[in-house]
Amino acid sequence: MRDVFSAPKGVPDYIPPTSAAFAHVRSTLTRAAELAGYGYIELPVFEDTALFSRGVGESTDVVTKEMYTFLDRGERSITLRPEGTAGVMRAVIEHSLDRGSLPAKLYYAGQFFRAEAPQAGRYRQFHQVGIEAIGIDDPALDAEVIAVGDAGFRAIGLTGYRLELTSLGDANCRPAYREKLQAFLAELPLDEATRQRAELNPLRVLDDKRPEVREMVADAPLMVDNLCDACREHYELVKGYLTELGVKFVENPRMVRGLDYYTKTTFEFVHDGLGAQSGIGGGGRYDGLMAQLGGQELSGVGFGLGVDRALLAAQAEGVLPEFSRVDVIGVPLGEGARARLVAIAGELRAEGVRTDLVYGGRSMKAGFKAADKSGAKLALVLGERGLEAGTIGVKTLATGDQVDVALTDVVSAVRDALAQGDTAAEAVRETP
RNA sequence: GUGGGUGUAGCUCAGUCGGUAGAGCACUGGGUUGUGAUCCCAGGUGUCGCGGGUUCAAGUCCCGUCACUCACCCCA
Repeated sequence: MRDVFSAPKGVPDYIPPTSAAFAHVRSTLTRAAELAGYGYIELPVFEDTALFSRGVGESTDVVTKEMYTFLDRGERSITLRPEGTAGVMRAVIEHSLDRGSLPAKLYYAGQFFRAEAPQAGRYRQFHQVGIEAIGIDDPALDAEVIAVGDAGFRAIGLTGYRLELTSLGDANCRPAYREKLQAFLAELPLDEATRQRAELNPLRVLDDKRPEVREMVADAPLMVDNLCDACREHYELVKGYLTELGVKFVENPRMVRGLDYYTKTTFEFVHDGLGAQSGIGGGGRYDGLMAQLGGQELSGVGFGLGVDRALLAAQAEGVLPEFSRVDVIGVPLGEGARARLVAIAGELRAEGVRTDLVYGGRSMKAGFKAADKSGAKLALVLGERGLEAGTIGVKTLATGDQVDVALTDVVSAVRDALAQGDTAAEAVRETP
């Protein structure tokens, strides 16, 4: 094998036809956000390093060992964004969106970067669609955010996932619980690494996957049993609204998120068809984040959904439609016909019909083979005879049926033929 | 960072007891000059991941190394 370049470690390429499925998944998720009134925000993929270390949390794995950080030419420390919320908060504060009508509802889509060891469903560059609702502390908004994520996954066709829900408390009740949990963990014969984690973030020990650790913490105090009255009421209301919305959930009081800013409502969408990396999306409320980044004391709630993993889940469930890249392909038989078909292709494209041609001086057989493989629904067949008679063959490739129409009527004939039958063409047309 | 697995054609892989490589798919052309999917014929491609060792001889055995992959940790 020759010495060729390959993509950086852990970075996926999406090429046809998978790329069409990827784009479909992404646009389906953003569509769910738009349906709930979220406005698009386009943000840089790199930011001041301090934005993430302060926003995401110094104690998180993301900040301590997974960030792509470098000095730019002005010796400024820059980091490729490892998540989306901190950047949205920065933009909201910078552009004073928090001074406008609230809640500010925003969605984003794009790539994120974490320098982890790659494995199934875990990439160093991955894609998320996220939404944030900022400025109003209303449990109905928590429920809305969760419902938007759920609706997005449903719209893709996914059914094999579950929504896990819990509350992490807030500045009133979490510190006391944290001490209680730390006291409990201090009594256990934990290994050194786990002991350090208990110091830094004791909650994280609760969802350790190792059986011996699970057993040790089976009787550990849980946050949900130690919520203050306000948090408890908030949590109960969120659950009530979710039921109103018809969104099914299971409570998982041991769930922990990898980012430090979460408070109160916290949730995760978990899919079983993916291997070890089973989270296809997650989020929650983050009431202290804005102030921590220098803004007002405003609350927020949001999620990040994994586009790559949602795609894997959709493939695992077999719910993706077939994507074709063209509707019509011209098959020229001879040079004069080629010139005419080039012109017709231009007309069809101008009418919004996806059109390709068979290029190169290929044999007729090769031409039809290429037409077949293009995925087009119709082939336009033109040769010397047609040019003389003023007609062109419109062939339905799936059946082999072919009719001659006047060259002057070809555009409307193609439209009529495409309009007949399948709705799959509609789904295909929405992809970028 | 820590473990396991795998590296042979574009892809999926076979390759016995060491004797300088094969199949299927895919691709291209043809099967009487105007019709594709089946069928038939023909065609091309390999630093056998890389480096070293043993041997008359290494894809095959030994050592090292790199890459990919799965899992732990963590997370989308």
